[in-house]
Amino acid sequence: MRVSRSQAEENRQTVINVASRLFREHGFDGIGLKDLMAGAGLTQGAFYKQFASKDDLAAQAARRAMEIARCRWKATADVNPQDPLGAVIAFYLSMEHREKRKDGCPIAALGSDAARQGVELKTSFEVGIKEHLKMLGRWIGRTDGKDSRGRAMAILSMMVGAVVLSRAVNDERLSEQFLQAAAKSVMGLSAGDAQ
Amino acid sequence: MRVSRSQAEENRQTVINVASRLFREHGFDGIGLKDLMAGAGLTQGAFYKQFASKDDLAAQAARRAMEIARCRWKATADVNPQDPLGAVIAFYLSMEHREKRKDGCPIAALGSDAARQGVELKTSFEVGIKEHLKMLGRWIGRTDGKDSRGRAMAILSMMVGAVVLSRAVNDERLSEQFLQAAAKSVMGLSAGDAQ
DNA sequence: ATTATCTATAGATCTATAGATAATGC
DNA sequence: ATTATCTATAGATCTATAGATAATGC
Repeated sequence: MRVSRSQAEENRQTVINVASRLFREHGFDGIGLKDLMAGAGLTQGAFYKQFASKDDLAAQAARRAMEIARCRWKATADVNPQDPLGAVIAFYLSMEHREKRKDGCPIAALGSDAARQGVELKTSFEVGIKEHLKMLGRWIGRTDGKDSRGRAMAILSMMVGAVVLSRAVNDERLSEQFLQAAAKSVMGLSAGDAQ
Repeated sequence: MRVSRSQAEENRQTVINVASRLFREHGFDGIGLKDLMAGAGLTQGAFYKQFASKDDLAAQAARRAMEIARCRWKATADVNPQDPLGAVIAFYLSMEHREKRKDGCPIAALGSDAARQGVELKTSFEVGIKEHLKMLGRWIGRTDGKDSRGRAMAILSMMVGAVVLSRAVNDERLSEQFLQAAAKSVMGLSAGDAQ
């Protein structure tokens, strides 16, 4: 029954990866340890050798999700060096992203939930959010250095809010309008012609 | 044990009001029927004479929360007819609102959760969101009629996103910066000088 | 000898239902 | 007679722990 130390570590990583997706799909309170472990091909009994509590896993899963989101932003920007922000906006504010909650931005998928969680989980979010702001700041800094951090915050807020709103309604046309309106306004904001 | 028909209806309304606040505080999955009913001074047994299911109550509670939020926006705008949007922004993007999740905007408090719920609950959100957009459209329409609906969507997205982000982090200074950055950008957007 | 995982279980809680009770409504 | 609420409970699920097992690591 016992597995090698490296296999155990691999299992641990799998649990974190699986949890980062299942939490985004069902919320922190919407899925239990049994199903989270089953997603990694393990039973619930193995959980507490790897994690201190469900909250502990939630914090680590959130950190992982934020890190993967950061990588995706970076990769998208890197293949579009002439317009990194435009490229990120193109996938972030798309209907595809709206529909793929499980693989999408953790801030949009779990932002409201995070407010109700403990310090550790909020730290995971905070670190990831600050990294996202740094990236945005760099991209808009190219056109206008003045208060680029404030603009990055406004842009990130609009992006997250638009996806949250687009997912909170049934009407798909309305969903798409939210995404398009936000995309248009973000481009305006980043161009620097809005105070 | 039985109460009058009007008393029963009053109890029903109390349950909806209590639920609209407790759901915002704990999430739809974060509080049970026993505690929801206890908040209204009743026991769990009385629940199913009044509601078809927990989802049914959630949908009605969301509708109530959205309606109250709409009233608050309208009241705030009415006492500041010279700058209705500025007045709404002043309370919405405040640290006080960030901290009072239970009595604050249901979109910010439960937006991410709504994405995981059924059609009925999303309808409650959708109706409320459309009313919020109408109000915003009227306020910014005064200065610029061109695509006021699109701008209203961008503004609502930024407002919701900023509050969600401000609640997802521990660092209160960062929280405040999100709110202030969003407030500044919204005023710019509504003034019409951003494409 | 140690330990990663398993099965089993404790104890709490969840949604929903059943049947009793006591007051209303006719 | 009807019914709003109560107590009680069914049956499922939740987090966390206990003890068994079998493979690793020394």
